[in-house]
Amino acid sequence: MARPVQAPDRPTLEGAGGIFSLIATGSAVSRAELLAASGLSRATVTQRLNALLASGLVRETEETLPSGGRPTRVLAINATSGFLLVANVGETHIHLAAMDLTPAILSQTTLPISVASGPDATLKQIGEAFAALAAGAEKTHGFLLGIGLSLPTPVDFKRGCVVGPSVLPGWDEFDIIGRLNVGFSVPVYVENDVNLMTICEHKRRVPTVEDMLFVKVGTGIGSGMIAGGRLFRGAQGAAGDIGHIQFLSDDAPLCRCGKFGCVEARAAGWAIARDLSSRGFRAETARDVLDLVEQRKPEALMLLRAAGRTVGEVISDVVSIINPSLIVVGGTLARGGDLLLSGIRELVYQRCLPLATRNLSIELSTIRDDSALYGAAHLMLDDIFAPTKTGELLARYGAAAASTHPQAPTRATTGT
Amino acid sequence: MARPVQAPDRPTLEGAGGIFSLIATGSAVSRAELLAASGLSRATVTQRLNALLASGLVRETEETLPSGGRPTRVLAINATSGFLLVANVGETHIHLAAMDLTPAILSQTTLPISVASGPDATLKQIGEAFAALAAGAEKTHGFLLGIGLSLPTPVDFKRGCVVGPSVLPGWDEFDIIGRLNVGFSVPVYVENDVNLMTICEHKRRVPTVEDMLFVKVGTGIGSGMIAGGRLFRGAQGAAGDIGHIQFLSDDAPLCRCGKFGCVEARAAGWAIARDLSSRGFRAETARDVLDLVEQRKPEALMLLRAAGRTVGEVISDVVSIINPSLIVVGGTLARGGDLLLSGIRELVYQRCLPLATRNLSIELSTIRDDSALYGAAHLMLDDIFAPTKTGELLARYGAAAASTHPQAPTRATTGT
DNA sequence: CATGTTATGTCTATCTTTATACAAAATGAC
DNA sequence: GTCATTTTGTATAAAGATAGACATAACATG
Repeated sequence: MARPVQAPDRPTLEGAGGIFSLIATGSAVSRAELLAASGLSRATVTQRLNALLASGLVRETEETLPSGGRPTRVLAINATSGFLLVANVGETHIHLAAMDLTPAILSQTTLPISVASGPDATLKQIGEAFAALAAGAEKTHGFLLGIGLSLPTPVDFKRGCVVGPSVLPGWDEFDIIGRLNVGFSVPVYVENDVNLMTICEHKRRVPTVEDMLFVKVGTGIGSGMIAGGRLFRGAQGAAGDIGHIQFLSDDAPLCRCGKFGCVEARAAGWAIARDLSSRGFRAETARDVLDLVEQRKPEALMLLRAAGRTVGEVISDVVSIINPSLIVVGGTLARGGDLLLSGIRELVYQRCLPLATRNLSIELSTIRDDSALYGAAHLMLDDIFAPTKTGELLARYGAAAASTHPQAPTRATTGT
Repeated sequence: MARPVQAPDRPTLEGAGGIFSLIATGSAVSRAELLAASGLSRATVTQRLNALLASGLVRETEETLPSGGRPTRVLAINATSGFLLVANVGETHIHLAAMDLTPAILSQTTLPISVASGPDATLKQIGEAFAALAAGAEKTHGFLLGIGLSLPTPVDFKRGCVVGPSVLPGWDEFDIIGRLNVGFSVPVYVENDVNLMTICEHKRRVPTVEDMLFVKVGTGIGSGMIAGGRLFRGAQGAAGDIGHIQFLSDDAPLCRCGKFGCVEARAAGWAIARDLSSRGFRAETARDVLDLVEQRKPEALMLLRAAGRTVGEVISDVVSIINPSLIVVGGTLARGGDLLLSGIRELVYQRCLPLATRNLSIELSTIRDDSALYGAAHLMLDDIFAPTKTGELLARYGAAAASTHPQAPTRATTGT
């Protein structure tokens, strides 16, 4: 009955997933908290934590929290024990980065994109840039743990593909995961950019808020929702698509979607640029509009404020429907200061029932160009470090740790 | 070190919560499925299941599922091992029932309600009626497990109280749970009636649908949402409040909320009744409108169809925002056949992007007057039988079972 | 009625986890 | 410096859970 006993003295990583997940998600920062949060016994927690510390995945920070007695030693995921590759595909450029587990950007590149070149060529470009970034990151940050792709279109997150026609011709239903897995054998996550900005906003600024709405007002208009603390995607991943809600009127302008009176056609960057152009200004994108606003041109200020009221009209509908406790307004036009915001506030407080606005705050985003990248990283880390999934992850690290010993070669345990 | 060993031969219910929950929620119907779903070993499952069977909480049905070999014995919660008390407070009547764990109605009563009498008097009435129902149910159905209250107003489910002014004067912030706990020491659940109808519709008809919308078109208009398989309540429990979304126009009618142009003021039962009255018909409630529709009065038919288009306008907004895969239309006016539905469909398919309507179906509710009661029962059972909560429940049953033996008295292990 | 097939109960040695107690460590308050 | 206080590690016996083999049960099929 001699079974091949494997390294009986080395503590095993098996079963440490729960502990690891608690640390990774920030649910527990100290051993004492781990005890309480995991429900396991002191001895078990100590044993598993030691395995994690030995593997290098978790480290003890220098930071301590005063507690009246012996201070708490703060535990944290070792940010250098792995890295992620993320890419944000925009309409003109692709922003790529390698990120550690903080998450923070380790290195980044920008590629020009020819929208017309289609998914296959574009993903090839991305794959090559990823390979270069990975080569640098691997030297100091161990394994590649996942790949994230941010796209400016509706995405079916579960299947990992674009759904419906969009600004990216040829991407509809294209097998992105399959294409990227050719070069990398790690999980690939694909998500809509506004959803990722929503996650970034939520995770980094107001992680305790349960129900919030993020509205992006840029060249186009879109939104993302956190419902019950989690991103809400809807049946096809099209939830939050508020840009093409219609308000009919006699002068309803034609939208780029082919309908009349959409919110976008009234208040998006391209619509304001259109109106400014007809008044003799030179404007095409949201950026141009913002420039004119910053020059304090009265027409631009007026149109931005009016756009705020239009967006406020839709947002008031959204507030009635999902009853958030926080609305964050971001995107290029949100940098125009409080003009957009005041228009939004005006309509929301006018239209919604007091119950819904009683505890509602409406704020400007702390804008960052790379919020989609951070959002993607958070999304990935949450999934990679989910309690049910840490098993295979730790198996990989365990295998790697073993291979540093003069032992059997390792093999990835993940399927497909 | 002699510790008081308690009945070493009798299997313990401790730890059986997970098993019980799997059976109660229908996640596993046989021993084989329990094995797979729980991840526990065969011996452990057998032991715990035996404890549950011995306690009478779970029973083996006569039903078997063919499997090619020895057929699967189907397990089920013993519907007679406990009961619930539920009450649906309407604007004119209160419908009360004792329900078993199927859930099915065991016995029921109806009380008239004087809206003006306030929460204290009304809850006293309800408490007395509950006591009578409980007396009957206790003879055959063991313990009372929980109390559910359905109210026609926005409710903060977590705190268990009405929020905001409503058709029930004096109920705002009233401590309902505290009041009902005077007579009964079981968990009390308070929820909005439309949310409960949504749960009923979801659980009984389409339990696998992840994202759906239920719209009630009766004397008023409201909606409930299932997002990611769970009821979505929003920050204050006011999610789904679509009745007072405004559509401005020159002839915007005055709403009972004080604003102009609300959906309710255009399409609710009371609004149609108002329009019919001005055309010489005698109508006041949704019921009256339905009568005229069933008499095929052209004016009533026309107005109902127009109402459908108005409701369709809001619903199209909701579809853009939350992207459900199913919309169920219920309420009194939904009994008017396809008239309302066709108006809704017309607008939704006209207004929404193809992506959102591609897999969307819009159906009539299988109407039942008591769907709020059933919804309340499902809501309660899901919570009472949640894996984390079955521990104390089983402790109670264990105590009851022990006290029937001539043994040492048992003591509840739960705190407070 | 024999056979194949799947479901279910039970046994045993082995491994995990727990409870509990005790000891050591690291700080602030005095 | 001493003391109270809280965090953290470890040792021990007892309880709990597992794997995996085996036996039995209950049906469909031919």
